[in-house]
Amino acid sequence: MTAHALPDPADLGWALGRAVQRYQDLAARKLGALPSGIRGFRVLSTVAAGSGCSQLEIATHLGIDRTQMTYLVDDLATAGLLERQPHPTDRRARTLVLTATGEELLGHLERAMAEVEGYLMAELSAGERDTLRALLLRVSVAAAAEPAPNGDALGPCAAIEQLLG
Amino acid sequence: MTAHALPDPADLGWALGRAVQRYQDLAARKLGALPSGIRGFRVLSTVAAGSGCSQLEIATHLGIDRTQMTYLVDDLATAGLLERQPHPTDRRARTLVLTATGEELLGHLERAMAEVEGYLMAELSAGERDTLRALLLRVSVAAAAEPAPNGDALGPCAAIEQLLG
DNA sequence: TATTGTTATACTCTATAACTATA
DNA sequence: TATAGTTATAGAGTATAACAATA
Repeated sequence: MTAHALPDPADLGWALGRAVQRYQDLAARKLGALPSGIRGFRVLSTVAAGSGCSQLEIATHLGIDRTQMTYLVDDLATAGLLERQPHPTDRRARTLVLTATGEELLGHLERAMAEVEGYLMAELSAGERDTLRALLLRVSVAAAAEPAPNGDALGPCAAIEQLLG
Repeated sequence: MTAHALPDPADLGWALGRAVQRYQDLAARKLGALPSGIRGFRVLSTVAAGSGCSQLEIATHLGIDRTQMTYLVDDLATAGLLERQPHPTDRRARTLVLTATGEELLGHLERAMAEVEGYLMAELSAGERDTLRALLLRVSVAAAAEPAPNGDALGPCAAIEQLLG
C-alpha cells in the first residue's frame, strides 16, 4: 500500500457500480437461503403488488428475460412461496400468486430489505434519502419505459474503432 | 399484454438495478470494441487519475478482484492502451501508465461516457443531475470505505431460514 | 403469423485456490 | 510469514435458438 493519491471520481458510473455492489453484498447476506436472492425477492414483491400478472409482465417490469423467469419461478414455487395458476383469459399464459407462506415471508423480507437500504444510505439524512430515492426512481422509470429495442439511442463512439482498428 | 396494473415500486433496489441496466446497455453500445467495455474504461480512467498506482490499488478502488485485474490489464495492454512498468520501490508490484494512444483514446471515451450519463439522466434538470451525482457519490464513497470484510454489518434475516427450513 | 412459456446449448463472468517472486 | 501478481479450474449467471401450445 504505497501512499499514492487515489482518484476522487466524479464518475457516475463508478458511483452506480459501487452502490450496487454494496447493495447486493448486504442483501445477499440478509436474504440467506432465499432462492435466487435479490431477484427472488423482487419477483415475490412484484407478484404481490401486481397480483394476477402473467410471468412475462413480471419479467418485463423487472428487466429479466422470459427464459430466466422460468427458472426463477420454478425455484420459488419449489420453495412453496408462490404458485402458477391458469390465466383467466389467455390459456398460453400463467398467472402468479403468492402462497400463504410466501405472503408471510414477504413481510419479513420487506423489513429486512428496508434495513439494507437504510444501512446503504447511512451517510444521508432522512430528507436526502428521500431525494435520492425520488431522483433515482425518475431515472429508472424512464429507463424502463424504453428498454433494449431503442437501438440507436446513442451511436457508437467512432474514435474507438479508429484508434483500435 | 393484459391491462393489469403493474406495481409502482418505491423500491430502491429496483431503481438501482434498472438504472445500472440502462447505463450498461448504453455504455456497451458506445464503447464498441474497447476491451472489457465499461470495466476497461474505468481502469483507464483510474490509471490516468492516479498515475503511478499499482494494479492492486487500482483494483481495490474499483472493487475488482486482483485475479480479474490481471486479465483486464492484459487486454488493455494488448490493445496498446497502457503498459506495465516496474514499481520504483516494490519489485513485486507493477505500475500502470497509459500509452500515448491510451491517453488520446481516453479523451474520446470521457466525452462518450458523459453523453451516456446525460442520456441516462435526461429526465432530470441540470441541478437535479448534480444532486443525484453528489448523493450517490457520498453513498458510494462510504460503501467503498468498508468493503467486504465487515461481515456482520447486518445479520441474516432469521425468518427466512425458519419459513424455508 | 405472432406470442407465452419451456427447454437445451453454449458462452461469459466470477469466485476460489494454488503457484512465483518478492517483502 | 505476508503480499503483488499470475494462472488454472470450476461454478454461477446469461444469452441464444428452438420447440409446444395457444392467440
